[in-house]
Amino acid sequence: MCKLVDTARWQALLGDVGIRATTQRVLVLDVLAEHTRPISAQQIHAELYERGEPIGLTTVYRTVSSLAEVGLVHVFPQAGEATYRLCGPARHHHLICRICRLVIERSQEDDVDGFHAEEIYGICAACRRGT
Amino acid sequence: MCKLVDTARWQALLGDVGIRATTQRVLVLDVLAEHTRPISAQQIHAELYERGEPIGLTTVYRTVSSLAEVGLVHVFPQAGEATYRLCGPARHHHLICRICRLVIERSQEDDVDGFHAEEIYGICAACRRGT
DNA sequence: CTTTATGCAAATTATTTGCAGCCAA
DNA sequence: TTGGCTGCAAATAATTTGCATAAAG
Repeated sequence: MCKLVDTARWQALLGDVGIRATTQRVLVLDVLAEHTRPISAQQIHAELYERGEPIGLTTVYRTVSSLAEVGLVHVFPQAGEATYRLCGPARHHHLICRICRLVIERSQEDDVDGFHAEEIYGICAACRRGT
Repeated sequence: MCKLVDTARWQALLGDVGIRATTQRVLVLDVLAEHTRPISAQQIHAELYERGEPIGLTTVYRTVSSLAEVGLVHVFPQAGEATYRLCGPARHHHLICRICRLVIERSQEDDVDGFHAEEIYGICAACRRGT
């Protein structure tokens, strides 16, 4: 598990979904891949900056937007700022812990009284029992 | 079902939760009571304005914040802007339809694999079958 | 080459804060 | 009376847009 940017992998992925594989998009995907929890555009920008890979904040916003559009990332509209997370290709919905921000991807349907659940916010098992 | 401001009722309610029953808070509660779906602070402000009851936008923000703090309203952090809705006193969680914004209050627990659901976003039965 | 993406600066939009005056209890 | 509440103006903060330049296919 190296920490180098896996350029080829992201370029292929971007090609698959039909958008240009630019340097910036690869970098953003790389940062997203390092996180299991959703992160904000500002955070992506900051991490790339620290990494010595300057990128326009505007570009980060436009990139996560594009990535969301083609289904590679999921948007979590938080209070104050939106956060983003890489998404598996399979159809799924999410369980999001409001304490630790853990995201669980679930493939099976969760329905309650005819209501079709897509995003479930709550408290995960670990946080419930006190971490 | 009259449309006049039910001042006494809101004053009592505010007294119960231990905050001052000001003119503005009563007005905000009145607007909230007219809506079954969550509405934004800006919308509350606009409706009071049209109604000829000018109120500072700042006050609206501070009011919904206070009301949320004492448990009278629930905050739904949407993309872009937060929305607010009057809440019943009983312990409950919500099902929120992303299409029609319908909110269903549910008293019984909804848990999935040890995850405790508090807010469930998805599609309501009506919208699923095409309105 | 041609189209699409980038990035800076400026504009928008939602929300918060400072502070002086007002009002409910 | 008096501490909490209001509202204006100004400050923040996140996100978007215009436009000229750069890079991908």
